[in-house]
Order: sequence, then structure tokens, then C-alpha cells
Amino acid sequence: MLMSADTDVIRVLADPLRLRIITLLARETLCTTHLVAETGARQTNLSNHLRVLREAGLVETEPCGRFTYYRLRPETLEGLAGSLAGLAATARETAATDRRRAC
Amino acid sequence: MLMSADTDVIRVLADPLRLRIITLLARETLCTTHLVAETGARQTNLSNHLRVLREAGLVETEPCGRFTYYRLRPETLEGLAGSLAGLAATARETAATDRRRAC
DNA sequence: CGCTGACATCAGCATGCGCTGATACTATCG
DNA sequence: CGATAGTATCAGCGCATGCTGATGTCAGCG
Repeated sequence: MLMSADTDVIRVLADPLRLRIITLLARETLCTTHLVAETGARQTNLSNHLRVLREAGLVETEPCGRFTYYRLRPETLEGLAGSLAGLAATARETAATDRRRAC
Repeated sequence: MLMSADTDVIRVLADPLRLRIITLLARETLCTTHLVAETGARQTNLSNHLRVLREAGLVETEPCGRFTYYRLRPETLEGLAGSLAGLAATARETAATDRRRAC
């Protein structure tokens, strides 16, 4: 239910600034300059985080002249959401039937 | 769509051993000894992680004599899964309508 | 062409945090 | 009552990683 790939995605999401970027990109596609203005972080810092997000498959880039648009890929987030929902469902079943291992 | 509380939950999940604990507890309620046997980690290490999981509201304890059973709480995981699914849905809408900010 | 602005890369620093060993506490058993 | 087993707490160490400043590259514009 929980793939090992999900571990990496969670690690990538587990940073306040990266999560902020994700929420901003969910609403509209932006380029680095916009993200600098929105978050107040340095351009270098944002560029590093965007690299991490890109390598994790969470965002994809669209070069546009000297600008670089960043778009949020829904598939990765959906996959993680599904895995977590599956875990929660299993836990609910475990709690309902009081499934436990004897000591 | 993404509450600030979700940030903390994600940070807590962003550790391989803690995620392992979560998947094990999803299937059956266990006590620390079982988790030591399953994961191969030291008891001290597990106890520290279980404390983090407890404080994040991801697991709850059930004392049973000198044992301590740990049960996975589905609500927290469900809330996070819902938030992530909402983000993914927003991103899908953004991609479909090509919503972007001009440079 | 030079210049500027958008963006990426790299090395260094500093903080966070996961792991460990030592220790203490409690419940059960002989 | 010891003795032991299950568990929690704490201080310390070491590594991972996020932030920064300097630098490089490329595109557009005068």
C-alpha cells in the first residue's frame, strides 16, 4: 500500500518552504521570480528547492525565453494521497476488529 | 486546502523508520518489543520515534500491564491524505485551464 | 556587441535531528 | 523481597541538509 517511492516524496515535502512552493504552484503556474516575491526567500535558495522538487517528480519546468515556468504535477501528489488513504483504511479496519499481536 | 498542522505531520512521516512503524501498526496493534523484533532497531531508538509519533497524534498508546500497545490513529492520516488530494485536484484544474501568472 | 535580468551551480557554514549508551522507573514473577 | 523484563528519559555525538554568497550561463535589449 505504501511504496518505497513514497518515502522520497514525503521527505521532499517535509520542508516548510518546499510545501509553500507546492501550495503556490497548485493554484497557478509561476516562474522563479514570482516565487521569490511570494515567499521572500533568496533566489539561490528557491532554485535549490525547485531542483529537489523537480528531481522528485513533483514539478515540471517549461522554459519560456529567459524565464522558467514551474508547474505542479498532480500525479505524484495523487499517488501519495492514495497510499496514505490506503494506510488509514487499513488502520481503521485494524482498529474496528481490534487486530493485535499477543505479547 | 493545506493546513499548517499538516506540515508537522509530514515532517514526522519523513523518516524511513517512522514510516516503517506506521505501516506495521496499520496492519496490527503492536507493543515496543514486537517493533524491535520487526525493525531490528534498538529499543531506545524506537521509543524515541514512538514518542514523536505520539506527540504528532499519529499513534495512541494503550498500557497493558508492563507492556505498551501502540495503535495507529486513522484520522490524522486521513486528514493529510485529504489535504494532499485537494492540492492535487487544484493542480489538475490549474493545468487544465493553463492558469499562469505573466512575467 | 556590452549590459542587465532570470536562472542554475557550487562550496562552505551552521543548525537540526536521528542514533546510541547510560540510567531510571514500573510491573510481574519466583 | 530481589530479580528480571518492558519501557521511557536524557545527554552526547555525528551526519544530513537547508541557507548563503560567489560565480557562471543564457536570453533579450539598447
